Amino acid sequence: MGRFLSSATNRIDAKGRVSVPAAFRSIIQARGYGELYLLRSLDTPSMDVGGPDLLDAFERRIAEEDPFLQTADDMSFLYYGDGAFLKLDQDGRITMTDFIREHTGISGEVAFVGRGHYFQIWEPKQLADYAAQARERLRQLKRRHSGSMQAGETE
Amino acid sequence: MGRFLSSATNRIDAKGRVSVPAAFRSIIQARGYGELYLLRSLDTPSMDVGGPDLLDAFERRIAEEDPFLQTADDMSFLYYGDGAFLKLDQDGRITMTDFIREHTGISGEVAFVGRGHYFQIWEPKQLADYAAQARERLRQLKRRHSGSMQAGETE
DNA sequence: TTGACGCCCATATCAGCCCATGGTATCCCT
DNA sequence: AGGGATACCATGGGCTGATATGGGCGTCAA
Repeated sequence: MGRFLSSATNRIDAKGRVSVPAAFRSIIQARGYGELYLLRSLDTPSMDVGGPDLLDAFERRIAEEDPFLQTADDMSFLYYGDGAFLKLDQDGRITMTDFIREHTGISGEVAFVGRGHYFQIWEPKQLADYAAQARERLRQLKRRHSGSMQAGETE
Repeated sequence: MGRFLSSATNRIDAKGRVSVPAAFRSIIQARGYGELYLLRSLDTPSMDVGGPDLLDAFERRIAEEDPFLQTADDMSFLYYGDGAFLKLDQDGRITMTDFIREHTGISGEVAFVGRGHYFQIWEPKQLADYAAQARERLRQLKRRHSGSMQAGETE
């Protein structure tokens, strides 16, 4: 089954709309997602967007937490409280609400990033920064494993 | 099964296209790759290009990690977000997107380098520099091991 | 009334499809 | 072995449909 993969940044028009990349749209359709769920990412200034299975994933994650700790309650609160439905207009665009803008810092352009079974929405510069950090972390990790792992030698 | 071997440098045309070397194309076809998976290399200014099995390998690798830890998240972030699908046009060419150019510095010409079950894309000059460094590293290593290296292991 | 939103249409750019050309290596025939 | 024909390959360019983006207009609700 097709995965959300690759990234692209599109421009917001005067009415606050952005085109969802065509590649993503076709995956949305192929997976039969009638409507999309949009959530604040828990630890980055981005939004997670996906189908119903995105909810399942978050519930699994919450279940991992000890139900007697505050964390689980916080997660569930944020998750369900801040979630929203998202619908594409008939040209495949979505509207950037204030809710999205506040959490992400998005103003003029939107970066879409595939994450496999879901995708994310970022402010382009924040994305670049975060990507650089993530790359650095993996590079460190690789070095710690004595540099034996090359791209394509993953097994 | 055929391996990606040897290297070649081709020119980018006015529309941003480059021919994938015929030798590589025939391997792509022999392996039945409908589309290619392309990833920004972690520590060199190059792209890794392989078939869907390359992506499968990455997914297996991600699955080994604890899904709630940072490492797993970083991996999926880079393998999906820093990757893209690539398809050959029917003349066996690919388009050099900004996504590729930014990471590699490619502008006018592209160097293709076979790496066994995948191949790489480089800016020719960067490749030359990197190759020189790699040779130097091997030479050092050889000296340290006092001549235990056999002919043909250098390039 | 005013502003947000959905629906529709216009357009420029780009990616993909098809065909043409020139160069080079290979094969074949004499 | 010479020489020409042939096949393959990298490259260039025209054309067309898809995609991202911009804008008009009516509707509904505050």
